[in-house]
Amino acid sequence: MKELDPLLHSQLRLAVMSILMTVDEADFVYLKQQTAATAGNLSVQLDKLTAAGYIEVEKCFVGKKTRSVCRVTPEGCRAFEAYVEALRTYLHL
Amino acid sequence: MKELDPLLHSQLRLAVMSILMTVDEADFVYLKQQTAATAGNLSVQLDKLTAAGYIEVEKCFVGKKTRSVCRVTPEGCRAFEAYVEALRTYLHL
DNA sequence: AATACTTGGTTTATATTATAAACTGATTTA
DNA sequence: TAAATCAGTTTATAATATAAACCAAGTATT
Repeated sequence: MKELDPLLHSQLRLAVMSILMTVDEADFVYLKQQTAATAGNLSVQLDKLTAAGYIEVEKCFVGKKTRSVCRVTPEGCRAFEAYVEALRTYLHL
Repeated sequence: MKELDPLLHSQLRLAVMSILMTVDEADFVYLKQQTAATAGNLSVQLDKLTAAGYIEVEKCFVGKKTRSVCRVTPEGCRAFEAYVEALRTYLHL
């Protein structure tokens, strides 16, 4: 049976990717409130997605506050779509 | 965000449930070959699904060999459908 | 101006999970 | 009768997810 990409088969990472697929960019705070994740968990999962090359995170300042803006990379986009396809075969959808 | 039932959000358990949803009964050997899982892993995951009440396993003899036949329970069926629905909202399908 | 509190995170420790390896007990085959 | 094989189970380990604790900078409070 075809593997489900383990990087995406994780509740929080999937939620994040799914948001980023529809939105073209989103910051840490937004992702945190949308997913209701803790900051620590979100931070870790964003790191993993970044390490995999599925997203990129740009840290900038807005006024005097830091802001981490995330967007999905082309590779992440492909991976997401492949994951959804694989899931379909698992679920017979 | 709505939770993805962690009992189903597991590659192997999901594959098993998905097979059982379409087939009304399947034995250990069949599930093993369809999923390409190791026997140990399959055994553990069947236990968890059983403990959750999502499947039931009947052990019988066929000739002199043991046979474990699995089928999904009504509760398991409901859980599976709820999971699929939850996933749809994650993936915006 | 010192103190406490919030914001936007990161690090680290822990609990849970998945998985394979090792094992068991019965059966067939050489 | 010894060696494979079958149908699983148990157990040890590796990987994962998650929250708690922490940090640095800014903001409000007394």
